[in-house]
Amino acid sequence: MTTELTIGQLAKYVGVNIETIRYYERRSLLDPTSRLPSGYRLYNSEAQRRLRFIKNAQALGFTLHEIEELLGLRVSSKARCSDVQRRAEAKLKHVEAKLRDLQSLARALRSLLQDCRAGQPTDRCPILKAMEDEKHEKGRPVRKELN
Amino acid sequence: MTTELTIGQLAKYVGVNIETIRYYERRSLLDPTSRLPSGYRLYNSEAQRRLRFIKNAQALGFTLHEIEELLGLRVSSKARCSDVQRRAEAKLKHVEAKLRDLQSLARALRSLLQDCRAGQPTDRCPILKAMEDEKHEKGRPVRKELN
DNA sequence: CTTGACTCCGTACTATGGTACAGGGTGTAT
DNA sequence: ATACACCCTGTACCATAGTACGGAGTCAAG
Repeated sequence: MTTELTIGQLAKYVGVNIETIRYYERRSLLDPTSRLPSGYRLYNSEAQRRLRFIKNAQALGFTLHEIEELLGLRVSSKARCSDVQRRAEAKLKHVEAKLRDLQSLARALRSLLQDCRAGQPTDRCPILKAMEDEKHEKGRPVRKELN
Repeated sequence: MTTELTIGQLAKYVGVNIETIRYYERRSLLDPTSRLPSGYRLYNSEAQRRLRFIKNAQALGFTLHEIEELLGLRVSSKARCSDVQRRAEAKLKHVEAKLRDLQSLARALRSLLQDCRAGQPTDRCPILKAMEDEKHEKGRPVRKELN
């Protein structure tokens, strides 16, 4: 029983629209494992995991383009290993930055809940306080009276 | 020196397009602190932090609608506290789930780098392995021969 | 008192990530 | 052999999140 699913079964199983699967195929993100003589697409469990990965990664804020890159990361030959390594390191930095941000957001929510349970009114938005870093700064506040 | 920035200064400072700031205003996400008699928008540091928060949260996969909800969470009166609490708890669960996923993605990337540095070609994609959970499952693999 | 950079508002356009048909073929059960 | 649910390709449409643009007003400096 080598569970090969048709596109409709895969869609139902993973919880996405059939058209989305075809769309990912157009984007070269998810090819069917094989085709019946009729042209019907068939997907094995590897494809199922790949599709789930795509949906997970999306929920974490990765674009389909980035997901393509993530999925392309693998060590195929020693020759291009340094290249894979460089990209993996970049992705890891990216992911770690997201982790830090999510952690401070989680802290903010927990402290909000704390205040809430204590019946402690917090008037200025407590969520904002959590993420006061300047990481996205692109310049200095030049303040030269409009010009 | 109460650093009040014009829209262009704010845009440059935070690193977003001017039009994006006006768009957020249309979406009621970010109002100017005040206006000059001419109608020019002015933004204080609170607004700057709010804008940065929006960009951060977006990178974490929150939609503008969800960000609106996050920013709206605050304990204003004991009366509706249970409501705030409920929503904050839901958001926290959501954030914690994201954290778990990101952590397993980070683990996957680190193990990929490990293999890479060891010159160990890994043929099956280790990124995929990291996120094999069934969380997005919506049904059983019914497998009833096309019907 | 003009120039140049900035801003205003309104509307239109774009990119990404899907979704929805239309028109036709397939698979199997009855 | 006909029904019915499923699949095919192709193209059109949609929502979200911007981005660009036109025509006009504003500000400070020279």
